[in-house]
Amino acid sequence: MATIKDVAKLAGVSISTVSLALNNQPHVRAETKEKVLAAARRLNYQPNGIARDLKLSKTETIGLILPDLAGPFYSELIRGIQDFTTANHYDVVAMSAIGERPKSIRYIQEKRTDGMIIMSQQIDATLIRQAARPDFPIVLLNREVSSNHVTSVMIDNRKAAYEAVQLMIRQGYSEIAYLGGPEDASDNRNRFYGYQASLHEAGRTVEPKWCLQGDFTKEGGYGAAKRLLAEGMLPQAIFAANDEMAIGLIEGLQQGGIGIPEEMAVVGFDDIQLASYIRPTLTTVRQPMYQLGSTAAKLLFRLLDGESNLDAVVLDTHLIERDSCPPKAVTQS
Amino acid sequence: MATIKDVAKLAGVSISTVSLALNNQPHVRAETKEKVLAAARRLNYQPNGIARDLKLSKTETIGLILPDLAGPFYSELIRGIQDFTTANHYDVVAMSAIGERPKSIRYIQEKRTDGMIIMSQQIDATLIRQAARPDFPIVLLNREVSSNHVTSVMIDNRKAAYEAVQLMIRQGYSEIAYLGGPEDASDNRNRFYGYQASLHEAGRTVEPKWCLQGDFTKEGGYGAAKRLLAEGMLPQAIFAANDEMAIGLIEGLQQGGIGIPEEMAVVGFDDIQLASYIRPTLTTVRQPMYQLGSTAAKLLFRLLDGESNLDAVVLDTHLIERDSCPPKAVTQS
DNA sequence: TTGTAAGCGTTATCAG
DNA sequence: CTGATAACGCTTACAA
Repeated sequence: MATIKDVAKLAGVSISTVSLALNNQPHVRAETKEKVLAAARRLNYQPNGIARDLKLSKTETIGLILPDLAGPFYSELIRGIQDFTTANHYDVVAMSAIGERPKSIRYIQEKRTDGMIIMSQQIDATLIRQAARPDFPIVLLNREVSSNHVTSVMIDNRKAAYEAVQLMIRQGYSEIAYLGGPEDASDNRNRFYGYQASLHEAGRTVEPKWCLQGDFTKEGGYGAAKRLLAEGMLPQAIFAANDEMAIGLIEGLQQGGIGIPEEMAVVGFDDIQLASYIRPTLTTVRQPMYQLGSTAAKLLFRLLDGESNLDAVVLDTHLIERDSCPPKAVTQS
Repeated sequence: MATIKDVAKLAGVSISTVSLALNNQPHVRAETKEKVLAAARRLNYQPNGIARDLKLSKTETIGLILPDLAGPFYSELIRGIQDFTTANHYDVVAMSAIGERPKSIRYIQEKRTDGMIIMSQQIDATLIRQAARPDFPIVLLNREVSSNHVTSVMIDNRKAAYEAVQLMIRQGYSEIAYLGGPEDASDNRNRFYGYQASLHEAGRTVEPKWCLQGDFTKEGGYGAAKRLLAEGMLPQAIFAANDEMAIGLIEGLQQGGIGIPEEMAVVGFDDIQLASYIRPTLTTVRQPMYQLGSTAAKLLFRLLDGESNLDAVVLDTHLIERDSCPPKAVTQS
């Protein structure tokens, strides 16, 4: 591969002149510049970005770590980030945090980007705290880690869940179950607290038998449905901590001959694309994904500009009422 | 940020010793190593990946360029790539090729990764040819560019479309329309050729009025439906060049009061997740996404190992029959 | 076993 | 306006 040296040699000038010419610095004679450009073209010269990054100690790219790098769920998020970063002449590279010890942590440890936006509970908080510095700020999505150069943008999971369950109560359901994600996921925990608060406010209590365990996957929801069916005891409604589980749950229940929503209402969380396609269409909580992304990018640039100790930003969610949680029909049971 | 120099100073050794110790090279006295490790820990030292990459002229990461970085469509593809690269201790970073002059081209020009897998028609062929070198091979997905260090993995779009339309004919439909993507997309072109071949074989001809123009988006399909409705002339069946358009089309038609599939059959292409959720469920062509990814990764590593002039690999597709293209009911029109 | 020094490909400072 | 030269942070012969 041709380097700046080769170009200099071919053009018969020094490498510094080549650098000046190629970077459109003033003070280069037009004639010289032309000579350099010609040489570069002839050699198919491409500057080595890595060397450049090392010299300048900046990459003009920001990293994005997602749990999975797939799913329409992230589409808007990425767009929100990209719209903002592109305007600042920055690139975005995405990597996923799948696997036991995600390889993506290499990227957060070794400063291969100028900063990071992380949406993943997998990555260790200590690691994040260690990696974050003035010249390598980190913005967390739906998660908090205290450090000067880390900030977060979140949705109010508790409030969102509270409102969702409130709707279920208002529609006339009693026996409302909670289908949760992994115990240690903070999203899950906060959604559970919201569920709990809503029940308490209505003078009810959380019953262990109505606390179902899932794992944020469709399969998890499906499994929960099967267990419910096997036990033969059904609640009147279920609030699932995410749409994927809600969908698996609905499919499992329907296969078991349970009519949704007549025999059981379901509410989800996230408003993924499928939510409006599954039958019945899913009542769910919409996260402002685009805004989540753009806010994160905005905060990251402020951090990059030297600000620190930024407060976390909390975004509002929006309850989307569809067909899976209609007013409860009065039946003569 | 602490550098290797700082660690050396604190540990009271030379920087080369630090490097040796940190990289678990033999020939370092245990005691010295301990001293170095302690110093590194105290300084919260993180090696600078960029400097390392520059020195070693390799990054152990491969880049992936996708049209959009979103959509469940790519989920399996990415997994296919990742499973393979992870086994080789490589990382994957993804970037999207959206926008007029995608910023991601910077990554392909400046050798910031050891190679690239590109799924995008947006990126200029000349650029690809210029960038590809023995130490920066490129694998193209569903696209071909002739160069020693570029190869492709593709599906046989023509054959897949041919088979899909053959099914439609077999089910008894005559008047079969084609809803295409952008004219210049080679996928689209080849799918059209397959459509054409299938019709010809059945002794029919392609009629201009049944060649609908879309753009691979749901909105495009929706628009086509509206135009069809406005004209008042409907074909018996439509083969859409991708699922998104097919779905938009179905929604548009249904809104116009047309029963699918009774009044019009539809077949799509891709088998995205939604295809099995939309009503009616969509008959479509499944691309072997995982295999597409893993094959691409495999080829890339062979290229990286010094092989060249690799033949393109063509993968088989699979027709998924669902409800949107049943045998045509005999009606007394 | 450890240190010295060269070099990866740039950019930037400073003379000339 | 152009050319030496140092430096970015690291790895690795080679020397000690």
